[in-house]
Amino acid sequence: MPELPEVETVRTALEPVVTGQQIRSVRLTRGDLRWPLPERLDEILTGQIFGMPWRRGKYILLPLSGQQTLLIHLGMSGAIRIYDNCPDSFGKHDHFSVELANNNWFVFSDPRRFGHLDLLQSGNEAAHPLLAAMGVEPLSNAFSRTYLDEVLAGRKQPIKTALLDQRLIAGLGNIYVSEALFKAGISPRRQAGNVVGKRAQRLAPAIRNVLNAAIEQGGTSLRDHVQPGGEIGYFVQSLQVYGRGGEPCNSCSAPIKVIRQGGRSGFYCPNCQH
DNA sequence: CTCCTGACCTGAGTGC
DNA sequence: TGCACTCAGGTCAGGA
Repeated sequence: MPELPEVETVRTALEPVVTGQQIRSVRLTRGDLRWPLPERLDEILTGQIFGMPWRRGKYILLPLSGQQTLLIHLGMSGAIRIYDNCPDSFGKHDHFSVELANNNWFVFSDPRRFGHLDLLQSGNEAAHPLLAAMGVEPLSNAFSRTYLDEVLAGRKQPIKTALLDQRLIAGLGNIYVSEALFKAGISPRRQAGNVVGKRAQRLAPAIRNVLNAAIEQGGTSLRDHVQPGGEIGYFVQSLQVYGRGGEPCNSCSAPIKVIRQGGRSGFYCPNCQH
């Protein structure tokens, strides 16, 4: 489910709820999600106080008073919901729930269990195996035409596949890659190393604009994504190509094409994107 | 290194 | 209704 804008939406919603709050109790229903969870995670967390949540790529990081940081990845189907009181009941896939001293709860549910929870030493985030190789944040100043030129040079894979590689750019997923390539007028099938000149010039701003617009709208709700308060994300109304196979391009009316790359569906306008 | 495939899971939708 | 099959917002491990 969640790409950078959805994760950022979750982080933003968590911030005022958890920051400075002590953990009163933790409800953990299983010892593993994608991987085994830290031993005694519930006991370790109980009593600690949350700092301000931040984000790296598609990961949410929640600093704790005890010098550790809780790392959360939502996988494909993960969602976090915030409640102002103890939920009446817990769903089958509500694997991890936290009760705060202000009586609020947040509940992490993840039907497919591709998500993950881990603990790391605060300050050593960059050394964590899941974060160590991660590329630049596309909304940071380090992300530029120059950076893209550097990491794309010589790559033979399709540009779409390269943009999905978290080691190059952190946080892009299937929706926003398709949307950004449409905005930049670049075919997803073009070799990454052949994205040069005007195309290269358009790509970084296109990525940035698409992400910022999606964050503003609370992300894209297709199936699973809801904001922690229960609101859906409205960027779904702004999608130009993703999920619109066969429908007319909003710009030229040609039918949107569906392709398969790296085992994943992609969408593009064969007339507007080259 | 780079690139590609399969694997991990559940649930929703489709077609017979 | 039921069953078989496909697909889904991610990404890691393993092999060529």
